[in-house]
Amino acid sequence: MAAREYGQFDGIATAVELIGERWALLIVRDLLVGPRRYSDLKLGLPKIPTNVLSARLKELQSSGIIERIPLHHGLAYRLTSFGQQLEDVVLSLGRWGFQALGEPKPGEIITPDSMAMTFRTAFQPAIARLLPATTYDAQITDFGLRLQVYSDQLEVEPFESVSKRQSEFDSPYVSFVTDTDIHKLIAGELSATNALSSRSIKILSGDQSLLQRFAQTFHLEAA
Amino acid sequence: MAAREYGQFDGIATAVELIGERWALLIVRDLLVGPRRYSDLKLGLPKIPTNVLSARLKELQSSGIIERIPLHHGLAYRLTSFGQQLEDVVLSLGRWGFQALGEPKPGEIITPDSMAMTFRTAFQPAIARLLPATTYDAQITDFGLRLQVYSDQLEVEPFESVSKRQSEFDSPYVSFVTDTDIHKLIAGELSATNALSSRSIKILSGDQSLLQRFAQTFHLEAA
DNA sequence: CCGCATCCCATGTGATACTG
DNA sequence: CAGTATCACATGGGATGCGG
Repeated sequence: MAAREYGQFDGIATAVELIGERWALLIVRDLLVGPRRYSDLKLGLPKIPTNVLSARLKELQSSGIIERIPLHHGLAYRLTSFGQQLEDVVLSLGRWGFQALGEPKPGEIITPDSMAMTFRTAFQPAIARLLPATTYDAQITDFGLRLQVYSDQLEVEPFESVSKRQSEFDSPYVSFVTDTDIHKLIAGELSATNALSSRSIKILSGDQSLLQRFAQTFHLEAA
Repeated sequence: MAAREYGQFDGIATAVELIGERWALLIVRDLLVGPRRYSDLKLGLPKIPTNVLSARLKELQSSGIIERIPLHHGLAYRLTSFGQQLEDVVLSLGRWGFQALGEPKPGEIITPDSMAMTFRTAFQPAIARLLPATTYDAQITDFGLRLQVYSDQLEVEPFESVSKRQSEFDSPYVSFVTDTDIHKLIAGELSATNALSSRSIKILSGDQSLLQRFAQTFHLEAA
């Protein structure tokens, strides 16, 4: 396998040797959201062959990028601190790739972890810190993510059902349902008002005017 | 080849589909320094098979990342504006991979383009803007790079021989010879004074005290 | 069920040779 | 100079099996 090295004494070449294999960065992407078990990763990457997932997990371990940890009854994979530092790389890649997203091809999916990272990619801390702390519950096709923004900080966590949470928060709150069209709002191709009138986004509860704030807080340039 | 897609509607997955193939990001790395001809790229990536180089150049063209341009008498490849935006990705990767560089393995090379990008990766604009404009001529094994720093800007260009240039510049100037040990200076593993006394770096002309400034201006954390 | 290991085949990659 | 052609081999993809 010496033939698979690039033969260059260089940071970029070294990085690509470590995380350039197919699927490796997508595994890292999902682990950036939090520790995951083998079966979680498999769920988040339905098209990865199990042997490849196994192989990547081993390679990433021996490179010191991830480590196995015990998790209640079973085990999980977690990024080491070295692996955590790939966050910049993954966010840069996401920012660049977002421009080439285009329309979803048939069969393409959005997973909770990939969407969580998309929100982190699109998050604009400099703008957020000028706005009041706000909680957004986004129901995207078949899963929900709660986005808590306070000052220039963002926290993303999954939630089960929207339910009657509105009054649970002191801070401004809105919950909405959407699908891949959320990307158009983030790209600015669709304004908050147009997203509502075209039913791309439907308010479930809370203050619908907060959708404007959402679009300011989460923004990426498209093509 | 549909089987080689990740099946995810996501910026990171899209990015990895576009520039995740072997060698692709190293080609981009070299093109970030400037337009290059086929033979330039081959020289900068001695271990790439010619058919793979051909294939990548075609793929990168049809992805809109690079384009062919006429160059004096012949042709060259150049990043499109979409491709240029990979700079963040490549710099992040370089910053991360630098930590894992370790010692050069036998046969590993440093090319002018890879080193130019390493300098751009290590460049600290916030620190540089507090220091006087300075020109550094670095002779690294078999090639030379001139680094011109003014305010928070960096320009890297190749040069042929150090010669009697010292008085050519009004601004502070130093020229030196080094090898892979330059990375230890950048990593802070070796101080400017120790680099000189251990002969890791030899001053050719100019003000040797500027090596301190160099180490401040170009810095990356190591392991 | 979770966490893989095995098998087989398609495709990508690498080395070398060769051509417009 | 700027690639193509060919062939051997390594890796990836998909299905299936299997122990704890």
